[in-house]
Amino acid sequence: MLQVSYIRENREKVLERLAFKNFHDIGQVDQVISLDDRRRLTQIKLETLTAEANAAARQTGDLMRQGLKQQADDLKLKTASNKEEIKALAEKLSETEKLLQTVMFQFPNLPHESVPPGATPEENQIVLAHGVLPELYSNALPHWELATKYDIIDFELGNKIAGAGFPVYKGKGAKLQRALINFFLDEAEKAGYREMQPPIVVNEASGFGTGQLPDKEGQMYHIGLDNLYLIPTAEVPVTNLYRDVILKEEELPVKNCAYTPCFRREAGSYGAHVRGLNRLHQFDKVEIVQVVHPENSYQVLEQMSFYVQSLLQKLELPYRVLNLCGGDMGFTAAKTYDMEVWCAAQARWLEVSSVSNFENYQSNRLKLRYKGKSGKPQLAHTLNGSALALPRIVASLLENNQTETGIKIPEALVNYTGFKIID
RNA sequence: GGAGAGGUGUCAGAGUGGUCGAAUGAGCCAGCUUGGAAAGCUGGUAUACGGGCAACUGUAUCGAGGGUUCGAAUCCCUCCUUCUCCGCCA
Repeated sequence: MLQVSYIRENREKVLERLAFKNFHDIGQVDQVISLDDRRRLTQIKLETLTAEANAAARQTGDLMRQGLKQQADDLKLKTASNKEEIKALAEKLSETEKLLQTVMFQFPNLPHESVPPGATPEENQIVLAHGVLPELYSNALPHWELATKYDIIDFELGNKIAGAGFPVYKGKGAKLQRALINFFLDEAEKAGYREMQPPIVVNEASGFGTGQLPDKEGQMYHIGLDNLYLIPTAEVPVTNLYRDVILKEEELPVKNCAYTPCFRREAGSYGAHVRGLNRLHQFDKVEIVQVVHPENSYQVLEQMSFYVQSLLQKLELPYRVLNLCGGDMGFTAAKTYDMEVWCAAQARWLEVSSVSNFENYQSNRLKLRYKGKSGKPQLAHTLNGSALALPRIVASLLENNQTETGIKIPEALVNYTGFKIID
């Protein structure tokens, strides 16, 4: 969430940056300012009255103690009349605050200066490409056919017991999953991330904390009976560990990683582009999350990008890095790099990681702050990234590494899988 | 799931209707003391939102939300949560 005070003080700049994210509602920006004015006025009135009432109550106590019951009763009568006005003002204040918050929730984060302009994925800036696109033999298959051919992933079986988008991994397919998870966690640990195992359901407050609620409610599976949400990404529980927390400045940066399954409803997306592993309702992912000093956050974003790239290099997958344009970025991000791997049989790039700096957008919602030796608590910056999401990695491994005799496992993974080839 | 007892500041812990943002102790920070350290002494030590150039000051916060009252950490209701016992169980 943006800060009201920032909007007040930088109205023009906010409008200009919002436009970059295809947000053009000037009226809404001005509404924030007028609501905040109203909020302040109401607060001043309310607090003046409350201060009077408090003073009177204290005086009543004094009179009682002195045994002046009559005078105390008189004062009580007087004070009682203020109560209704105080109550009305308190209600008005809380209504105004709620309304202000509702409006504030509708603002996306402001994009960083280095974010390219544009509205569609085609306008994303290709920062770099790495690796050689493999040439496949003539009868090369897309991964969903390879999965069936080698009996390692069963979409039909998942269909039967849960539904579309919930595949069953079998045999070497299951072992490959486990190998990737362990590989990613080990690498993250080597890079200084502390492994966490959070719950994979979260409460409402956590959904608000990272911005999935109130807007993107339909993307999460909701357990109505207990009012819990299945997490769409480990970002939600791991970032919310720091909700309402004031860290010591020297505790920064906080670097956490977590493996979790992720659940996404993905309502309405069907068709050829979501075949096989391309888009699932349940998938596995290792997430990296950092809480950093605002001065460092863009440097850390680059580090995280390099880290994710190093994983792709170890897996010998051709990839490219995109600097997302304003219009294609997520609602809460200030800057995002997407990593895409080449899937040779489908002949297309698939997103496997998204690394973002949220600046203080999330921490403002979370009330995640840090405090130095002197001075007031300041909002920290948060970042996160997938490192990595499994299904599309598996898809590209299967497609790119297929040979007439089987699918080759990259060297870095062999220690984890225990086999060199799927045949 | 049943019965009971709790949830107070960084921590321990007092406080059962008024002067309580909250005793006391510990911790932490600064100063004094010391050759240096320990001990000792002195002072400081929450957050948010307002007002004020500032010094400073108002309001709110004792798990969360409501209620009673002139006045609530203290009384009442709901929820969350912790512990103990019983039941069930990976």
